[in-house]
Amino acid sequence: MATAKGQRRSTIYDIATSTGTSPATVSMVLNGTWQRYRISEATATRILDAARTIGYNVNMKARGLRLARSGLAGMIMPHYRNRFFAGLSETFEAGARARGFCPMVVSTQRKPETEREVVERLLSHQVEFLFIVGVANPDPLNELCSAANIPCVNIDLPGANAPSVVTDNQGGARMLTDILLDRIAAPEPAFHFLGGVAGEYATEERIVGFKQALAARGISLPESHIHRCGYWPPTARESIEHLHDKLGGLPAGLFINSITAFEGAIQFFRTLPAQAFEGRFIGCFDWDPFAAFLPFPVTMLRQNVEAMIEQGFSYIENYRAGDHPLTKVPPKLGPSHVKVPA
Amino acid sequence: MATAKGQRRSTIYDIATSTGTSPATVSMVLNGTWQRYRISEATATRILDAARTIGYNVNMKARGLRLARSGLAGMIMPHYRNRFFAGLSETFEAGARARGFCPMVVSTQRKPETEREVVERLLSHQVEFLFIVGVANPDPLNELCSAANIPCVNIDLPGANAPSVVTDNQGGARMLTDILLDRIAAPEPAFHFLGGVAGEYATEERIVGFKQALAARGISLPESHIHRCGYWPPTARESIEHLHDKLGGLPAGLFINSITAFEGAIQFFRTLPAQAFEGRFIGCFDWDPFAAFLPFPVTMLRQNVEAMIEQGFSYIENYRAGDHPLTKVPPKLGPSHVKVPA
DNA sequence: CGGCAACGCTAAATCCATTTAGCAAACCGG
DNA sequence: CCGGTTTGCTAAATGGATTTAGCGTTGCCG
Repeated sequence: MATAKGQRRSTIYDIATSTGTSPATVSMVLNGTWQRYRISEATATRILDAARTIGYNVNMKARGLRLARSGLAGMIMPHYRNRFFAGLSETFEAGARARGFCPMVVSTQRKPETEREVVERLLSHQVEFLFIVGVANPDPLNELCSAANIPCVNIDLPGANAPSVVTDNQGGARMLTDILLDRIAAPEPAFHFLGGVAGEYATEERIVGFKQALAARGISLPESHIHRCGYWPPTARESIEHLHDKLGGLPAGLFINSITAFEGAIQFFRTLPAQAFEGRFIGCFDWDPFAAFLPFPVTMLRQNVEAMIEQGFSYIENYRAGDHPLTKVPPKLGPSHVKVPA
Repeated sequence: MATAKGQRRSTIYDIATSTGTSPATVSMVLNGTWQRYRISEATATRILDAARTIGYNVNMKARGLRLARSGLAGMIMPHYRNRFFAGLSETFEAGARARGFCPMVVSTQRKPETEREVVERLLSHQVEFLFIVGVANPDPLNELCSAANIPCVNIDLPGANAPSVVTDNQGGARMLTDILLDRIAAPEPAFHFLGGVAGEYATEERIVGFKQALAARGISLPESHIHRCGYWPPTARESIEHLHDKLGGLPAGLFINSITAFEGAIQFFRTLPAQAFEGRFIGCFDWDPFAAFLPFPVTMLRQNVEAMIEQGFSYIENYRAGDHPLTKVPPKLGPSHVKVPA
């Protein structure tokens, strides 16, 4: 095993020389197309053996250059620190590998400059398509891709300039709110919404769904019950603490807009005694295995990561420039949700 | 903006033609080396302008082929589903970008075949170095790298054939056990260790540290108190449930070997009443923001991801074939740990 | 006004794999 | 034994960027 001498990587020329054949023959044999070119089986095995003992490995740079196919599948995403994003990357990677690509996932920490830089980098490495995940304004990135003639899809946050796949935020929010409503005894309970960013697509959609579910039961919601306190845990903590002080306790129903806001809320919740949660029901539009096991009832929604990625691939595979559909994938109840006894 | 016509990506030849110069000149100008080659400023700006309006982007495949430098930095890791791994990728990516590389992180789900395949793929894309994270047996992968003449480091689990960076498992386990011991009143409390795989480096090291801390206080530990039940949550759950039934309650001190085992344990814990945790102390050799806020005292260790990655880069930068040092990075207490009042 | 240097740029080789066109030898039928 | 086919392989062009060697001009000095 090991390398030849240790300096340069071996090439098809090395194999050609060592087997007394030509680079063309070697290429055909290694690509498995040799039968079509009438290379004798003897030569083929000789070359294959040589390649194996020398530890040959194609140079994708050279191949990609020749074929104008890099074999690279690109994705950018904010970070990996929750199950939703982690699941999206892992599912994307598996899908890319299954389709013969090498996945290239890069996190950009929600910084627009980094997003731009990374997309440019990925394009210069000739990724064959790009998944853009959780980007607030994907338009400039979509623009970059179409300038480079590379198909792309937006995941999680939609854009007008590329096909997009998002969770059915309205429907999901309605479902989650209904579950909370089913559990609550009070005739017209106090309901609050926590987290998210004003004007952001997912936040506003979920608020619409939340309001719809309440309205269907004749509950109208004052604007003051909606707390778009962002995604940063400390501000979410502050926001819920403030609300608690004002109400003199937790609201009967609390809709938390993301796992990150929930992380902040938890920091406050743990300072409360157990009875503070009596008759209170909390729902979260995201899922985490630990958050699901807290000492008070939490209903969590799990976004359907697998379906979202599959839909993304399908958009890429049937790509038509100028056509920018939007798919909404319904979320599911988190695995820890226990049905209310009828 | 947008692309020229839409079909092929533009090249330095296009720019050369459109500006009435040669590809050589264009290359020099775009690389910023034109002053050294006495290109006039007028020509330079002309080319730069053309490049900007056409939306030119280097083809890293071609450049990489010529320069034998791909600009790619590779990493493989099991998955992104916990803060340790997520932190390792994000820190690696930031480090790679800061050094002018494009990071390429791929998850392999702890499957040896996938690990091998992915490493081969990354090598064929000519990554300039490779971080190998959390691989039980990195030897064949290190072998692959050295055959390709690519420097690599092992992170989290060490190997004899490449430099390695791991957490100081023994020291960390000792520290964590000491903290538990400080809190427990009973003179000779029942201590148990849960999780991990028999024979695995990190598991065995942590068990050594755990025993050392107990021995230092005169507590000797029967082998039956060590439960190497793997990392899969369901088996961990089963294991702790079984233990609870046998003891008629939780042990006074419980050392949980990983966040994954903890995830399993939690599923059982939530079925217990609050008083089941009285006088019990739990430590976990890993950190998670939600796990840190459970309704019983948990002390969590946070592995020093930043220091580990930095050390990895330093090994790569001072790479000498045949030299395989091992660095042990001390872990820190998780941010939620509250010091015992003196 | 001849000769040399400085100036501004270009031709061409190179990196490695792929693929088309085609060459030389063996073989076949008549 | 000749023309034609089949067999088995190779030469050479290609893709895009980099870089060395060098070419034609102009400017300057003596």
